[in-house]
Amino acid sequence: MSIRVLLVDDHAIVREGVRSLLDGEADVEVVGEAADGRTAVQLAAELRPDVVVMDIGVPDLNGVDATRQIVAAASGVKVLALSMYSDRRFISGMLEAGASGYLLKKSAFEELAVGIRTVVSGEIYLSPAISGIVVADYVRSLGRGAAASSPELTAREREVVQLLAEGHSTKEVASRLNVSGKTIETHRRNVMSKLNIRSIAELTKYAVREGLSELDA
Amino acid sequence: MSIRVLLVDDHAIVREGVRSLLDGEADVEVVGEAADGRTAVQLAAELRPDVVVMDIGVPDLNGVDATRQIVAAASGVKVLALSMYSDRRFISGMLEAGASGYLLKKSAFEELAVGIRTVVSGEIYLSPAISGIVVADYVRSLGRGAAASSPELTAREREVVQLLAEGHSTKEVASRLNVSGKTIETHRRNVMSKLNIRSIAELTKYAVREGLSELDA
DNA sequence: CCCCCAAATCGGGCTTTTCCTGATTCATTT
DNA sequence: AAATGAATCAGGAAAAGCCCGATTTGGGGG
Repeated sequence: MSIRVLLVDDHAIVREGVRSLLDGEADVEVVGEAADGRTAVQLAAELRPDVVVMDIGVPDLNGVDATRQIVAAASGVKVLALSMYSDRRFISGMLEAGASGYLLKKSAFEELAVGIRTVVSGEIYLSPAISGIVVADYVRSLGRGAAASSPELTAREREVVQLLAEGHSTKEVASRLNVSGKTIETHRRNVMSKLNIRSIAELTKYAVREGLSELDA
Repeated sequence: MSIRVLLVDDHAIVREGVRSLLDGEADVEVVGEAADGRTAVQLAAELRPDVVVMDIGVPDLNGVDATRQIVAAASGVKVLALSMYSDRRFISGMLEAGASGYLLKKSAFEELAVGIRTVVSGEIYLSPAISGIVVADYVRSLGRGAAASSPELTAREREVVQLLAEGHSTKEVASRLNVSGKTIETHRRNVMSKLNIRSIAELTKYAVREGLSELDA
C-alpha cells in the first residue's frame, strides 16, 4: 500500500514538477492536486490522502487555515508544509494549525520524500533550517507564559479577510462561504473594529502584511 | 541534437521538479542548474546552453541583471523568464534585459516545453496572460516617447488612487483635493476600468505595487 | 448539570456610497 | 475649426454599509 499524497500549490508548474518527482518514488502515489486552499480542504475530505503537501501562499483560503480545517475534519490526514518562507510567523502558524512538518522549497527533493515518510509514520519533520527557529521560539516560550502568535482574529474572520483582500465583494464572499451577506458584513465590521481600521484599503494592507493575501492576487 | 537547458531557481525542489518534467521531453536535456544569479552567469558561460530558464527572484544577482549579463556575454544563448509575478515592472525588466520569453509558474508545464522550443527557434514566447500586458504597454508606447513609472494613469488619477489606497474615503479625498465627491468617484471608476479591477482591495494592491502607497501606511 | 460567554449566524431600518448615464469646460492635437 | 483627452460635476436608481438587536451553538467553570 503506497502513501497517498495530495499536492497543494497555486503554481501548476511546481505541482507538476513535484508530482513528477514523487512518481519516481515507488511507495508514494499522488492522488490529487489543488491550486487553492478551499479546494484542498474539499479534496482532502473526499480523497482522504495520507499526506497533504501544502504550500502556504495559496489563494481563496490560506495554507494555515486550510491546514486547520483539514486536520480538524479528517483525523489521520497529515499535513506537511512546503513553503518558500522561513518566517517565524508562518512556521508557528502552520505548526499551531496542526501541520506535522515544515520544509522549505529550497530544500532538496530528497528532503520532501523523507518528510512525507516521516509524517506518515506519525512523527514530526522539520527542515534543519527550520528546526533552529522552532527551538529558539520554544526556548523563548519557556520564559513566558503564552503569547505565541497574535490570536486577534478568529479563523473565520481571517477567512473572510482573505477573500475580501483578494478583491471579492461581500456578496461573493457570502455565496462562496454559503452564508448570508449580513454575516460577512458583521465579520468584516468586527475585524475592522478589532484592528481599528476604517477602510477596505487598510484591511487589504493588513491582509498582505499578515500573509493572508498576495500582492499580485 | 537535443536542446540544452540551464535551470535557474533558488528552490531546489522546483528545480528538481522541472528537471524531472523536462526529462520526459525527448528533445530537451538539462545540462545544469543554478540557485543564484551569479552562478547562473558563470554556468551559462561555461556550458553554453541553448536556453536558460530563469527565475527572477534569485539571490546574489537578480534575474534581470543576470539575464543582461548572460545575453551580453554569450550570444546565441536564449533566456526564458519563469516567474511567479505578472507585474509589469518585472516583465518589462526581463524583456528589456534581453529575455526571449516570459511565462508564469502558474502556467501548465506544457507551456514551458512550448516556450523552450519557441525561443530556441529564435522567436519570442509569452504566456497569454503576459501578452496582454506587453501589448498594452506597447500600444501605450506608440503614443509617447518615454513612458515613466505608471503611464497608464494620469497624474490626477494617481493622486486619487494614492489617497484612496491610504485608506481615505471618497469624501475625504474630495475635500483634500478641493473638488466634488462626484469627481473623485469618476476618477476612481475610470482608473478601475483602465486597470480592469473591480474592488478597492485590488486597487490598493496596485497602488502598493506601483509604489504609490506603503504597506504600513 | 446549568449558566455564561464567545463565535457565528441573520434581520430591519436608515444612511451612505456606488453605479449608470450624461454634460460642461479647457487645453492640446490634428 | 474640429477632435480628442483630461478634469470637473449632476441626478436618479441600485447597492452596500452602519447601527440596532437576536438566535444558535459549543465549551468551560461553578
